[in-house]
Amino acid sequence: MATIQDVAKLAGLSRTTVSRVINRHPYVTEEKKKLVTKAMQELNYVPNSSARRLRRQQTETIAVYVPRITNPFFSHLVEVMEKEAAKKGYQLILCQTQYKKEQERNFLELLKTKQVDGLILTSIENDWSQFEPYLTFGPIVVCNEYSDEAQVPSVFLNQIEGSYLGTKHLIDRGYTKLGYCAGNHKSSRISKDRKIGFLKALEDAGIEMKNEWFFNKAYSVQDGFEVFEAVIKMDNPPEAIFTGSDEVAAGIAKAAKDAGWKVPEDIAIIGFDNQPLAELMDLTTVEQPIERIARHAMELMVEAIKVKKPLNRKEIILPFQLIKRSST
Amino acid sequence: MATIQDVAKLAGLSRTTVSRVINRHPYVTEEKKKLVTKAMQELNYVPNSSARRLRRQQTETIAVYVPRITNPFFSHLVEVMEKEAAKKGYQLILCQTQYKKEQERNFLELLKTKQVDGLILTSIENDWSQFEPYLTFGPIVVCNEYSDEAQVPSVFLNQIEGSYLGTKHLIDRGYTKLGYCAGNHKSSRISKDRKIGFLKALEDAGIEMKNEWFFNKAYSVQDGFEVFEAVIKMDNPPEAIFTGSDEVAAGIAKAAKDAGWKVPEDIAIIGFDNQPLAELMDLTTVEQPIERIARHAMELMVEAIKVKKPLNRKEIILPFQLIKRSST
DNA sequence: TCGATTTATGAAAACGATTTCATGAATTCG
DNA sequence: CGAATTCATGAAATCGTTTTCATAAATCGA
Repeated sequence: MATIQDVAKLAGLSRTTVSRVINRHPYVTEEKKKLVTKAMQELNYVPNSSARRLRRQQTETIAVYVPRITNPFFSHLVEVMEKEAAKKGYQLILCQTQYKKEQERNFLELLKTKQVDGLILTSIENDWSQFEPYLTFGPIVVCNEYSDEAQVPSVFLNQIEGSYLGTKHLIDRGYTKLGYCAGNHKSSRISKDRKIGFLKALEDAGIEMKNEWFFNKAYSVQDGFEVFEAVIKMDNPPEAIFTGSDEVAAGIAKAAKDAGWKVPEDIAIIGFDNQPLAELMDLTTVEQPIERIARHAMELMVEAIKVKKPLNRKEIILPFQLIKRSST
Repeated sequence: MATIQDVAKLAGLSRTTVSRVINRHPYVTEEKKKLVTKAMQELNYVPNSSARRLRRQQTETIAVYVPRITNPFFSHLVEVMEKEAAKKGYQLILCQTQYKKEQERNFLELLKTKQVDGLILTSIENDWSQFEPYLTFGPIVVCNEYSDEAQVPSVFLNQIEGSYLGTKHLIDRGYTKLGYCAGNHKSSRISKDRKIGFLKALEDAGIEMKNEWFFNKAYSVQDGFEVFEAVIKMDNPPEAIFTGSDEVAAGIAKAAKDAGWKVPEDIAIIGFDNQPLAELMDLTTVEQPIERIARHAMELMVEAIKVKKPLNRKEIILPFQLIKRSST
């Protein structure tokens, strides 16, 4: 491999001048610039990025945390982020936390060991106090998920509004017996807020909720099947179900249809996210503006890297949109 | 940030010894080892990875090329690869080629500039001759896609067999008027082979194919809708359709059902991949063993990096499996 | 017991760039 | 026209490790 030294020698100039040409610094005559360019081509030279990283103390790389990339919500988010990053000259390192605290903490070393310039979190497993100390090593931007303590920019949606919007829609359609599938695990703020919004919509309409209409830990299509299994056994089943994800909604819808139930006549279902699968299954759903979230988050990150210090807390709240289809 | 020098000073030892402790070299007394460990903790020291990369001439990072991460086939592949890579101490850089030759070529610089130790290609846009010269910079492993010229290890499936398997199944079910949706774009070997397998199955059964039953450029659910639009207008429509992806199959199935057709009575459909959506839509499909592909490819890559020279051409061919559901 | 290994440590070179500093030539300005 | 800028270039320091080489002490073997 040719080094900058080789180029300098061939061009009959110093490393400094070659470096100047590479980095488009001023104060290099056209003549020498040509000499350098020619030498670079001749030697098939490319700057070694490890050396450059070391000297510059930056990596042009950003780590993106997702629980699992196969979740279409997150893969869409990552798709857009990678595109934006590439445009701005950054690369993405993919970190799958697998919904595990320890995994998430392990990846934090990337920032500490200067392998990346910053971290974008799309989900949060640990308490914010775990992240806090790492802010001295580089910027962190949160998106989708949010945390009250996090002193960093966050791009997210008001999930209370989102679930309120969806629930209100069910109520407006005349349903009064409403089931609820809680999506997220444990203590996620998202799932808490969604529940708040759901209950608020009920309260505003003066509707009561039965405990047995409440389902926990429903993420997947499979979980949707199981929810329906439970529903079908009830003496007094809900007329409509609010779900935290299109997968669950799709699972319920499919199981219902397989059992000979009609959607929405026998049971109405509303999803969340507006994934491709929602269109396929004709699901009414609450859409999250994934592209905007991803773009905003990436812009904030690149800005933070440029100014070379962590950005302050800042909330960017984007709106939901209700997509009406035939499942409600 | 503390450096190795600081640790050395605090421990009253040389950088060398500290480095030895970090890298678990032999010939360090327990006593000094403790001193070093203590100093490292006290200073909250972590080795700077840029420096280490420069000196070691390796990055512990692998680039994975996919067309788009939102394609469930590829996101599944990447999910498994990331997990395997993390286990072995490697990180993944995600490269989305967007099905574009130029994008793909751009990412090649990662290898040349020593930003990654190797490349795993899951799809190939350019001719192999474009990749060939980069082999001097590091190993390349191909999976899913394949190329006859590529002098590198490849993990793939015999797509001729795959489509033969699916088509044969349709024939065995008694269908004789078979439509075909070509998935991949342009000159992909995969799509060529799939077609060969399809035609071979017809030939072996002595069945004729009509030109109008042949559909090009069908990748998405939307494309599936359009295929059905065309089918419904035909005087002599096919009885069954072979598709190159579950998305297309799902699109056709949905459009057919929406139009009041029965699946499989009015039209049978077979998908490809066995994505979650195939189960949801009850699609018979040809399953590709994604996890095995991903794991094999990653193992080959890590091995190639370890031995520090490109591996020879080598074909690892994995088997398909037919998943029977109610769409055929 | 004496030479040959093995063990333990540190000084300095190397990895390949960028950046600071110094210096001289060319240009501008009052 | 002389002083102050601006332009153009290179030598050397620097980024933070790992690795080579040298050296000395401890252990081994016959």
